Amino acid sequence: MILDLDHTLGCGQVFRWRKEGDEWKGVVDGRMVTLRQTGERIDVSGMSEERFAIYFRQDDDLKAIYEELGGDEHLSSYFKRYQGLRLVRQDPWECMASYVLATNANIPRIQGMIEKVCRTFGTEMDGFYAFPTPGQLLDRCERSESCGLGYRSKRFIEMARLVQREEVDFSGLMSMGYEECVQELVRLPGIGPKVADCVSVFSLEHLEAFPVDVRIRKAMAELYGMEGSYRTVNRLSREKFGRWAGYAQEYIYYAYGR
DNA sequence: CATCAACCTGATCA
DNA sequence: ATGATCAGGTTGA
Repeated sequence: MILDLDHTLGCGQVFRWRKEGDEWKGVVDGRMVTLRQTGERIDVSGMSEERFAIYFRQDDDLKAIYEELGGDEHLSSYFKRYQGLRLVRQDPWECMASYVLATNANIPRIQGMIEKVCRTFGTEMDGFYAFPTPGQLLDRCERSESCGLGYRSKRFIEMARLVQREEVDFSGLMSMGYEECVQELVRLPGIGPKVADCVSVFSLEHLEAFPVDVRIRKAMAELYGMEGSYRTVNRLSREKFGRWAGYAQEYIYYAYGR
C-alpha cells in the first residue's frame, strides 16, 4: 500500500523520527529502526515487516479514505500533493507523555524537551536514546529538573506514576467509543481536550478524533469559516469529516504548516 | 457550558 | 543585541 515516509514522519504527528541523509531513524518497541524509501520501495531494518505494517497503519485503505473525503475541494488538493501521508500507530504511553510535554510550546522546543528526557532517562543504543519507560522515569525523577520542562514536569511525572500503577487502561480506552475515551482521558493530569484528541487518534484507534490546535483553528476558520470554542470547532469538524476526521486533520495540519 | 488569567521557558519577532 | 511576544494547552476560578 502507498506510503510516503517523508510526509508521514515529517508531518508533525511524531516527534522523534529524524532524517539523516536519505535514512529515517527512530525507535520502535525499544529497538532502533532505520528506513530508506526509494520511490515505492521501502527498505526496513530493525523491525519485522509485520510490525512495520502495523506501525504504519497499512490496514487503513488510503484510497477509500481519499474517495470518501475527496469531495472536499481543499482535501482533494492536499491528497494529491501529499499522497501517501498516513497516520501512525504510536505507543500509547509515549504518545500520551509526549503530548503532555507538548502543551503550549513550539515544535523546536517540544523536540528539545523530549530529546532531553530521552537522554536523561531512556536506554541508549548507538548514540540514540529510547523514550523512557514510566519506571525509568520514576527511578530518578528528580533529574527531570534539568530537562527544562517547566510546569509540564509535574504532570509528566504524575502521568508516569498512574501508568506504572496500571491506573490507565489503554486497551480499555481503545475498545470504548471515542467520546467516552476523551471523557476518561481529560481526567488525567496534563490532559485537556486537545491532548485527549491527539492521544485518541495517534495511539488509541479513534480515527474520528480531530485535535484542534492554534494552527488547525486558523486553518478551519480560513478554509471553512469555522470559529468558536474548542468544542465547537472539534464537533463541526467531526461532523464534516466523519469517521476519518483524524486523517483530514493531519493533511490540513501538514498543508497549513508549509 | 463559556471565559480568562496564570503558567515555565526556549524560540522567534521587532 | 535585547526586551516583548509567541508557542501543537491545561488548570482553576
